[in-house]
Amino acid sequence: MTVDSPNLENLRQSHTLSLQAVQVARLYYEQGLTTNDIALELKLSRPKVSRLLSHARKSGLVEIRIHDPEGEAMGLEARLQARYPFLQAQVVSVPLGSSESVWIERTATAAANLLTTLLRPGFRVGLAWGNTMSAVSRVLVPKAVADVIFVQLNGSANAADFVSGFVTETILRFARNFSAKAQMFPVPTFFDDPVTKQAMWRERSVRHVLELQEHADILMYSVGSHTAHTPSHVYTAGYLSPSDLSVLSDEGTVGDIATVFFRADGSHQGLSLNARASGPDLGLMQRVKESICVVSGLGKAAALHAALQGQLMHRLIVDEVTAQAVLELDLEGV
Amino acid sequence: MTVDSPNLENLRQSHTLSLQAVQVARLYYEQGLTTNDIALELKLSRPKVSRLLSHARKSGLVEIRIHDPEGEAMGLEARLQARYPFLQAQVVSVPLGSSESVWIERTATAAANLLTTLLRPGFRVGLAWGNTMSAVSRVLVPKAVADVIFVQLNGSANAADFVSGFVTETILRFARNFSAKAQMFPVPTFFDDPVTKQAMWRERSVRHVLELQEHADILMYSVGSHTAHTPSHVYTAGYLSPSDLSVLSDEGTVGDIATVFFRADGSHQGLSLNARASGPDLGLMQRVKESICVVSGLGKAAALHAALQGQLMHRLIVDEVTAQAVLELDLEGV
DNA sequence: CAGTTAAATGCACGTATGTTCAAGCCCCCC
DNA sequence: GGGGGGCTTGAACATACGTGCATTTAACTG
Repeated sequence: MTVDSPNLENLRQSHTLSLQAVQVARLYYEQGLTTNDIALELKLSRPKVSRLLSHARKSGLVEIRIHDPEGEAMGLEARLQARYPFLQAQVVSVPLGSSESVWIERTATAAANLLTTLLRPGFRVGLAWGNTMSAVSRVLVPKAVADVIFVQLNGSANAADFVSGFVTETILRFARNFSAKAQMFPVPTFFDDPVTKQAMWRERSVRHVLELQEHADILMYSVGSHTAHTPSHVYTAGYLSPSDLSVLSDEGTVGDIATVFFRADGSHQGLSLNARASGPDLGLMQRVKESICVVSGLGKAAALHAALQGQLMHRLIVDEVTAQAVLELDLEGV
Repeated sequence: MTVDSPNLENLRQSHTLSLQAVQVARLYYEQGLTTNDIALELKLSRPKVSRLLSHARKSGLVEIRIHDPEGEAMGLEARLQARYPFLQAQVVSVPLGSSESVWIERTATAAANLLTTLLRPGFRVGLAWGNTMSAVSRVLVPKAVADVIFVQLNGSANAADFVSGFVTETILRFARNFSAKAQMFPVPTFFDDPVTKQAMWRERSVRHVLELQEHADILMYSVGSHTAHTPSHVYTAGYLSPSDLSVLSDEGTVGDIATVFFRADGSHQGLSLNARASGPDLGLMQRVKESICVVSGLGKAAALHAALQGQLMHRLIVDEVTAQAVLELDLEGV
């Protein structure tokens, strides 16, 4: 690919665009001028100033972060944290009578924001994949952070991803957004034979990925559930045979994180399918410094409740309605 | 000091005020809703939402940062953290060609915001004193936090303070700002005789203060330097005799924290004056959970660089220009 | 060089936002 | 219990902001 002069020209222009945008943003946010004043000062039209401002916000030139006094929380947050003392919860409110797709959108936005806040140079971030993570990837606001690696937590090497690029695209969006590297995990989501998995796990290339996962600074994932309104990919994409699914029921699984299953009490040891799953041991979620669980949708309430019993996260981002449902499950259970 | 009911009431209200403000700010800045939508969703009047938003901005609950591709602030932050992995740095950008007093003002504002964010009910906060801390005290935004104690880190019982009230006033401003208590430290900044210090350190009243310092949840301080443009109080207020000052030079000290001196490599053991100083052992800065060092001004670069070698802080708030200077010192040193 | 397309510009409009002001409320003190 | 001061509240106003649209400008193509 050669760089011809028009492209160079575009590049220069996009630079001056950003420069102008920064200049305008400074005058607007730091000096507190109105768009009109700025237009006069820089001899631009007022609409142009307005457009530069939106550009600055959308492209991450201005970053707006909200410092939550993490001590006292309101309502649902407080109740969640009282019930699960290890947990740092953020409950996102949703409009009355809105659809679950709106909930996901809002929850994803909150999650994207939290990740941007927590991310520091040199961090390794483990990512699961699925509908929720995909939603998060689509609402990220660009910001360059040095030496970050995003590493895929569980395999996706199978037809479903290769046709749609669903998984690959999700993780690449994260990486691109932060000018970071992406480490894919090119193994099957589930192995047919646990022995093959063990063999693969001895391979250098795989061990490299596992190493990155083990030393991750942040993990981000959702919980999966077969009862979700929009069922998790893992249940719909044909990864599992009908007999697998019946085994899941028999063994009392209520959900999964990164395609590793757990029971209603949050335990995951001894579940037969996990020996064939490509996701990490769920103890990892406790070992790492930050593990962010993003959950939205009433159908996921039971799975989330189970994950909470198992302390499978440090932080939780959940929509109001689902949070309510989880707390009610708590009352029933006791 | 008794706590009467109106104070308690104010406390509760200021809490819910901030909590609501955060909630509103989230919906406004993260989710991009209009003030009207927010008013409907939270059942508030629209003007109230608007007021909550301004409150959130003024009180530093929302922080708006501008990532200037030209301006160094972001890059400097990354470089500082790469060079000093233990450090969490915040570099505040300053307008081109502005004076050092503007740098201090901005840096102090960032420090005040950080303190507000980190402060939780029940915390003990150790405070040094000096020009920088005074600047921070003047830009605090009021917020009531329950059961907080501010404790003075090093003595100030001498003529200079009693006339001007400089030190007392600084610490009282912190305390008043958060509806907290202030624990003064009524001993000389420097003892003439180390034996007197040791004797005083056995006194119950002094031990109480030392106890509070040792179990502080947060420390905040700057670094002092005799080369600073606005020299630190300790060097100008006549605390030290000319012979003391020459001893400082001979022993290779380059700066101080809370009137405890350290060398260019960050070490502080064995410096003769420290045996007479009222400030805490600098190991305390590492032992506590949070220690915030606030530095602004080119003259302090050398002292800050030394303090960084000794890992004498967990967090650093520094202006762009000084940060630049510190990193350059690094290059020279190698 | 003219034709076509795409992007950028500024006007004008409708909406969003901040602020003023009068009324209401609570607390305190007389 | 009856005012009075301080603070909070929401209606109404004035200003600021974002965006569709028609027009110009620029760029690429045949």
